[in-house]
Amino acid sequence: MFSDLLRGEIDTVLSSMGLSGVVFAIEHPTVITHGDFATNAAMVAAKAAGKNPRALAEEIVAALEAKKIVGIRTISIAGPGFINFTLDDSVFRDEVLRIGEEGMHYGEQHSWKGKKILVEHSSPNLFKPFHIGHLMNNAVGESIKRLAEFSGGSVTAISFPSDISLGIAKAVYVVAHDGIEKLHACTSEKEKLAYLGDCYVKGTQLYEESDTVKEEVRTITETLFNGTQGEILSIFEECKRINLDYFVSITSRLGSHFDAYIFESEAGKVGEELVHSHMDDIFKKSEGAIIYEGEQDDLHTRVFINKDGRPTYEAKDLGLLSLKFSRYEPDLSLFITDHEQTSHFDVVIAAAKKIDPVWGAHSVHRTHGRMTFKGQKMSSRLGGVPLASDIIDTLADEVRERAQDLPVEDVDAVAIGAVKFAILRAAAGKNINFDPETSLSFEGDSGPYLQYTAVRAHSVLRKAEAEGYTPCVGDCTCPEGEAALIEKMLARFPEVVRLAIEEWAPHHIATYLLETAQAFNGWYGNTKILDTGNPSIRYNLAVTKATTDVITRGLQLLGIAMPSKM
RNA sequence: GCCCCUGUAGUGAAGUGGAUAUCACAACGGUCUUCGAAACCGUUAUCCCAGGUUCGAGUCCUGGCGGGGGCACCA
Repeated sequence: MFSDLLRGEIDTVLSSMGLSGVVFAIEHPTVITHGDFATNAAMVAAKAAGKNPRALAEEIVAALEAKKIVGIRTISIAGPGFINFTLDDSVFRDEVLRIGEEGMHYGEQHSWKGKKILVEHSSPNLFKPFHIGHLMNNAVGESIKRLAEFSGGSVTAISFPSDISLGIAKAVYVVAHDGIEKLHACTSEKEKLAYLGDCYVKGTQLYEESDTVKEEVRTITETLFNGTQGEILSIFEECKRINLDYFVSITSRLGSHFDAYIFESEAGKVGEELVHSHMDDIFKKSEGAIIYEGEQDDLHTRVFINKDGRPTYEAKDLGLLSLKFSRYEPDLSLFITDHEQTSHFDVVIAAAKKIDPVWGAHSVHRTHGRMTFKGQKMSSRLGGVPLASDIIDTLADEVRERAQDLPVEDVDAVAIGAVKFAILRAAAGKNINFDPETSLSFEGDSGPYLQYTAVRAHSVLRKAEAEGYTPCVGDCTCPEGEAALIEKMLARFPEVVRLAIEEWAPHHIATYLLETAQAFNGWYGNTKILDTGNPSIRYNLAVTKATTDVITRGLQLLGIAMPSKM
């Protein structure tokens, strides 16, 4: 990356002036006429040097100019002491050609090369419908997983399905009470899922209303936790199977694949044992329960084993952590949940560190916000929460209206691209106000906008090829004038990817892709690419090709597929 | 009450301590007999308040005010 080269050169110059260890920035000026790169090095170092920033800047510039760095056209000083660099157009043009050569590999990083990365995301409650909240987790999680792969790491994706809880026992109670025949009478998978969803809601209601139900649910909970063979367990297993199959099908429709599952039931057992084996040093009894006193870490107390002797979510997550590290020995363990669980995990990690410091040191928690609906927080227990499949289907209908006769996979690519992009374009961790009218747009800052840009560019390339013109490789006749914004934007892809990986923040990619698509569309608007009289026609095709490559790769990193047409 | 997150055009969002704060939607006005108008070009409008640190603050610190979340046996 040119910015790294520049950083190295500036560093050397500063050191030679006796100013080593200066932390300076290299950035793209907001106004492109200022140059391609700018540094604040002179301003930052001014104090230590005992000089005024502009005077120091002049010395630095003189030293840099003496080096005659290849690729730099002009160096200038501006404002309070910025040093601006304008690059030779050839730098950008070489980069465009490099993209042509590297294609989907362009921008690949090596920061985690040779390291094992474990990513856990999209963990469902197997007895609750897969709703819009899961969609958010999946969008963020899948993108982080792909960023991890692009960082050079060897990645394992897992999910942590919840298959044991009081809520599940309530649902099983209703299924058993209705009779398993009712489930079997459902003719389609969809019907079965809807029925099981209803059971979950109904179970919660009945449990609140009646003491006898409470008693029966209690027995069922016992059975499930102990794994006692019998009718209840087989009903449970069947329901779990149906829900898990659905989870696999919906997440694969969304573009996710999981290498393995760790179920809450197994994590619960492991966690329970861990807590019991660290009773005196880490955990303690209190009011019949077993707790971890988070106050010692400036956190708060959490219950790990409840007074019935069963592991709570805390112990389950502790067990999960233990299983993750014993099975996969990751150098980095990323997990994604919604942000309401932040303080829960702070406590779990604090306790886990005392068992094994590596568990804490190698774990990174990334969060996403909640979907709010007209300002109201959505809860699946209250019903009325949009299901993931409903949202996708509604959008798919709209896609079909805009473009008839699209293959199913293209319809899905656009519909799912719209939802995922709406989620990923904002920094994760903040709530997203979901307004069906505007949130899932096909225009403006949207997934389909990016897809459209690439598809249209691709269509130009096809037409050019039919007329015997292909993007040039290596030996090119480049245009006379200055490099266009699009050419400059393309070259930024690697640094954006690096930032996204450093922060595990997909939205940097999203923002960049929008800017790049805008730059391309602006260029497209006033450039006749297929101008056979233009000597640089094949270079212009290379720019077009590089744009489709970068957008396609960027969308892939966001977990969004590219339709063949739209 | 304590702790964490958060406050940027009418709306939804970007913005590694830097120069003239960016993008979209909405509104208004243009551009398809021409490589795909899900596009392009143009106009209007913004950093919650008060202190502080700094050569420089939307960004860091302190204190308010508003929003969200967490705080003992749900996940």
